[in-house]
Amino acid sequence: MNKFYEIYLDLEKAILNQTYHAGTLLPSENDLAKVYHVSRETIRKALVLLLENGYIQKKQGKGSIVLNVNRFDFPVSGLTSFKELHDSQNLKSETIVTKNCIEKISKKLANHLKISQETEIIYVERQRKFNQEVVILDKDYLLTSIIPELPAEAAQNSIYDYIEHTLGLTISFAQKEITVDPATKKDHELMDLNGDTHVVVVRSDVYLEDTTLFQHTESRHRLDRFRFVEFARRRSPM
Amino acid sequence: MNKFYEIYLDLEKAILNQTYHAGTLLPSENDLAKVYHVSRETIRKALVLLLENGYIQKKQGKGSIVLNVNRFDFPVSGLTSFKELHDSQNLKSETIVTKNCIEKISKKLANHLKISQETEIIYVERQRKFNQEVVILDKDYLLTSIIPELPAEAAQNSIYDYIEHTLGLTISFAQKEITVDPATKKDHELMDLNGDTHVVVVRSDVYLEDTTLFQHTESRHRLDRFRFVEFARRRSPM
DNA sequence: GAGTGGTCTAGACCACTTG
DNA sequence: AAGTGGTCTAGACCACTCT
Repeated sequence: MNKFYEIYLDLEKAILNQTYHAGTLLPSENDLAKVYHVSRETIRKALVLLLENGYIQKKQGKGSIVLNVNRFDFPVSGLTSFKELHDSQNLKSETIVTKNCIEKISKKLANHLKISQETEIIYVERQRKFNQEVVILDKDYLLTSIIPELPAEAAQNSIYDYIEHTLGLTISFAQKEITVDPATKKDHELMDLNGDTHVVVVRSDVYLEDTTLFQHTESRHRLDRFRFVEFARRRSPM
Repeated sequence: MNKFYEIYLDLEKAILNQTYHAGTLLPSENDLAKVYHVSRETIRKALVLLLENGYIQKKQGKGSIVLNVNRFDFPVSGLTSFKELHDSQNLKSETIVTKNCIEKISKKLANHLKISQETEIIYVERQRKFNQEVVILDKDYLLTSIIPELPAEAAQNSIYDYIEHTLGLTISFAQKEITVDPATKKDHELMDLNGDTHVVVVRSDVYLEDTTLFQHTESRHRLDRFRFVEFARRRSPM
């Protein structure tokens, strides 16, 4: 394991522990370098991680200020799937797979992804239930050239888990888009919309480590059950 | 100016230029170090920026692959304001300031921000028009302890510009939240909702460099005019 | 085996903050 | 003036990819 990542985890724990209180300063980079017996650049790499994750704020000439971290506000950002998200929240949920079949890609999607209309895909459709209500409808399109088949069990549990652990592929990055679209007939059939006329739609194009596209996802959320939280740093105009 | 940032801009330009084509490899870090007459670590800092901004994908033992950058998809992420966003898109827009006054903070907001109910704030309310229609309603709450007053001109143009350039303060980070809320009476009065029952609400708590909170923002968008795009990297579970 | 990126070091100089 | 973070260096060793 990396030194800088271990140091990051250690400092993160200390901040969550309140060993370092919000509003106070972390020990200086030189001090931390001595404590952990590493060079200052290694400490700095750990601090960059704390910075990016909203744990600290750095100020030249002063130090690293510990921020008030509100860990109830989990970021949906950064490519996390439904399953991982709600497992971490200990919410009671249920998944119903309504479709898991191989078919030819639709014209529209082929155009969007800029790939051949002859492309073969696995189409997976899943209802997500909370408190007996279907509040999310997930549609996944997987390229069979990369994922030849999807066992029922994988669809029921986590597709990402299957891809990463069973197939040994590395998911790397995604382009995401959030919009609010009019609810379709299918939305009304498969979701408990309570008369809502719209749904929040999160679309993602997901890529592997070698930059090949392997999945498109459409996650349709009932309005009152959608929430997106983000920690954002101002782009320094420089 | 930093060396690594200049190199980043140079490489960014070259990628947008298609001097480096999507799918091909950048020169190796050692080669780039020779070309720019800097150390390899400096090159690596520039490449981290390219990586974070979705321009390249790195692979150990192989190189840095240039990605297919879709620059039509501007990210709303990363703390950019209405004015900056739409100026960059060359959209015709109009801003109408409907309120700009000093008042005591509301109980609800004081609780949310965990500050005193006696806090004095500037409340600014603005309609944002596109094609003669009000599609966004912005509400800004500025702490008078940090921003004592807001000239009408600043409210009309950019509050951030006034804060950063006139007052010389440095905006640093924000906690953002996106939800879809039922439209209020005020929404119906001040926006052209065309019968919509809901609006997208983007709430932000904004902080200065020294970690003091100075602003809360509520930006209410008509459903069909809202779009959020993000380039997301998978958290390496490690 | 040669070349790539990933990590780490020990030291240097600078810009900024604070006493 | 002393201490802080910001940048940069030259070199080292490792893990990985490709041929």
